Amino acid sequence: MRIGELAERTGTPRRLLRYYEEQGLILPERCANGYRAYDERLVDRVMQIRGLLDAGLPTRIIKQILPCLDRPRIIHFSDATPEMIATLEHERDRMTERIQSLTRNRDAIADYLDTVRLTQDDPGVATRS
Amino acid sequence: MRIGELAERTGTPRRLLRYYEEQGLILPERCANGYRAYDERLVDRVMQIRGLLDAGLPTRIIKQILPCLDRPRIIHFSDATPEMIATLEHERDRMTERIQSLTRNRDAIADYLDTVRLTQDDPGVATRS
DNA sequence: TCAAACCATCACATTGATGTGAAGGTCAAC
DNA sequence: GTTGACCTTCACATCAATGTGATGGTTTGA
Repeated sequence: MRIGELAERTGTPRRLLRYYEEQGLILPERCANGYRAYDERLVDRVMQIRGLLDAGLPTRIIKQILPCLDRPRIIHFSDATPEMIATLEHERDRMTERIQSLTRNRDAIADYLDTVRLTQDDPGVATRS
Repeated sequence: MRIGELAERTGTPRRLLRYYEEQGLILPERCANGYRAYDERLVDRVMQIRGLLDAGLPTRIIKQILPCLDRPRIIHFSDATPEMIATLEHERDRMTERIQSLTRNRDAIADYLDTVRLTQDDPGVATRS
């Protein structure tokens, strides 16, 4: 598929698909006329990239961890240098911290919303203001 | 406390503390000489701000949700406009999505690491490469 | 064959979160 | 009373992720 279709199917501007390529996150083929040709599987991959970007990971890190997230799981020994392992462990821990922070704060927001909804439904509930 | 101490206690560059103030996230007092005077409670608040920033929320949103995260819980009815509620609900859902994406990918990384460690400890384990 | 809808590269702009440094005021200690 | 460690504001720089538009080639269909 060409860039337009991939853009549409992933909800990603063409500009960004080219940017991800420039950052080494995807490696589309080229047609004879120079058009980029994307494999079907890149739909999922682009979505994954977007998810990771949205989660706050920089492209530099995403590029490193993407090969490890492939399914079916294939261990790429060539990539498993000690530095790589260390990077992954660090990133995993950072992600865990992010998850905890996000969860804490989301729950606080949810609690707030629940309380507001409760007090709006039942004005008798006592709150301090 | 002054900006230097807060910077040290929160691990935050002074530059950013001023930036957060500029963005309306914190409102320090001013001493007679113009120095910023930070309340003790701002230590926690700054940490929370950093956590939210690290979680990918922009200061614009953080500014809106911060009042809702105060403990002890005080419902600020003045802020609870319908638009505000909508914003919070939207942000809560976005945070949930982020958490799911982060969790999925972190688990994938963790699995990868576990597998690598396993195969390194026991070279007999079969993998495709 | 011409127009519309793709595609390409290139390049400059913007935005949000930061870094960095200049130029100068305040204050504590020696 | 001078030095050094604070503080102030201001401004320009950087970086990653994007937006936007110019300029031009390719394909498709009326």
